[in-house]
Amino acid sequence: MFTGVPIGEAARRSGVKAPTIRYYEQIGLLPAPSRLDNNRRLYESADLRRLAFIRHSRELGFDIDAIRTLVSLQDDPHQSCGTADAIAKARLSEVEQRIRSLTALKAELELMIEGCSHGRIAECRVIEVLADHGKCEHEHGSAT
Amino acid sequence: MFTGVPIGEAARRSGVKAPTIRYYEQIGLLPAPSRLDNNRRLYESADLRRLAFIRHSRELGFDIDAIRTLVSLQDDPHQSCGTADAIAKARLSEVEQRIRSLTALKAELELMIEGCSHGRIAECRVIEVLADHGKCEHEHGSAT
DNA sequence: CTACATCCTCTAGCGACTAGAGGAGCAAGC
DNA sequence: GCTTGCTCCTCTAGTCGCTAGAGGATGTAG
Repeated sequence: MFTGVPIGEAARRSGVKAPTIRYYEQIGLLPAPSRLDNNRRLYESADLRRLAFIRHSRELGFDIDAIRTLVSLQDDPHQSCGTADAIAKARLSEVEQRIRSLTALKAELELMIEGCSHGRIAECRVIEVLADHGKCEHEHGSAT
Repeated sequence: MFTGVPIGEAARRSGVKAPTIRYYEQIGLLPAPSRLDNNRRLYESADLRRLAFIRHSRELGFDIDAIRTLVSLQDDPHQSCGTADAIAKARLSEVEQRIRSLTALKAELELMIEGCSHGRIAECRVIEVLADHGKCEHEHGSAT
């Protein structure tokens, strides 16, 4: 029978670091697990499943608020799929938007770098383009 | 003759918000401009040019540290282009990496959403995939 | 008995801003 | 002169999702 694991082992199994697990507990994303007599946390398999769920959601870039909703949905299997679907779709369009803007960025950076004649700063295309937005083709949105 | 503009006008012209301009001054990215008798900042055209440079650099996703280096290069036109080139290339490969990982993410989100039969949570593909990483094809790196 | 690992709590820091409090100064209209 | 409304000033604290570190208790192996 499964009796639970301490936080370090939970971290190893889930791929979420121990301080992060405590942080999730603190913000109420992960329910507080039971404790041993010595005050140490003891994670049962349900906790580990939720942790895996959270981790995968974070990897897909859902923010904590979205994950809060998603886990609460998971806990209530009779509800309609609509909300989960909507959250996923919203995330997808964020990602698509990000890809579009990064692709434009990439093109611009490439132009900058190609144009660089590896001479002095005075005639450096990189610096020149940075100084004068007019010298690049596109508008750009938020970066990163 | 050009006598300078107050911060609000500088914000309008550069597209950088006034509090952000003050912030750049505070962290030493933008030199402190002269002040009027009433203690208000007065931006000359050189300040505005630097501000535009910073803004464009931020739009391209360079971090503050990189921009610090880039502006100092701009101030010294005899230096070699190498450093600027290297910074731009590093940024380019970051962007490329980001695009790759976001593209993988997009594929995974699409699979999730496609598979959703719009029924109950109990048989929702979205929730199911989140709960079990094994159900998706790829590894994923850092999200966002 | 002594290392050493693991755990605990608590606070502060990251990057790049953004928001808000609380107040001063100035122009225009009455 | 007085009020309204705009811009400006400084300062502090909050955002997000952690991460790092201090300082201490407990557990295990040799």
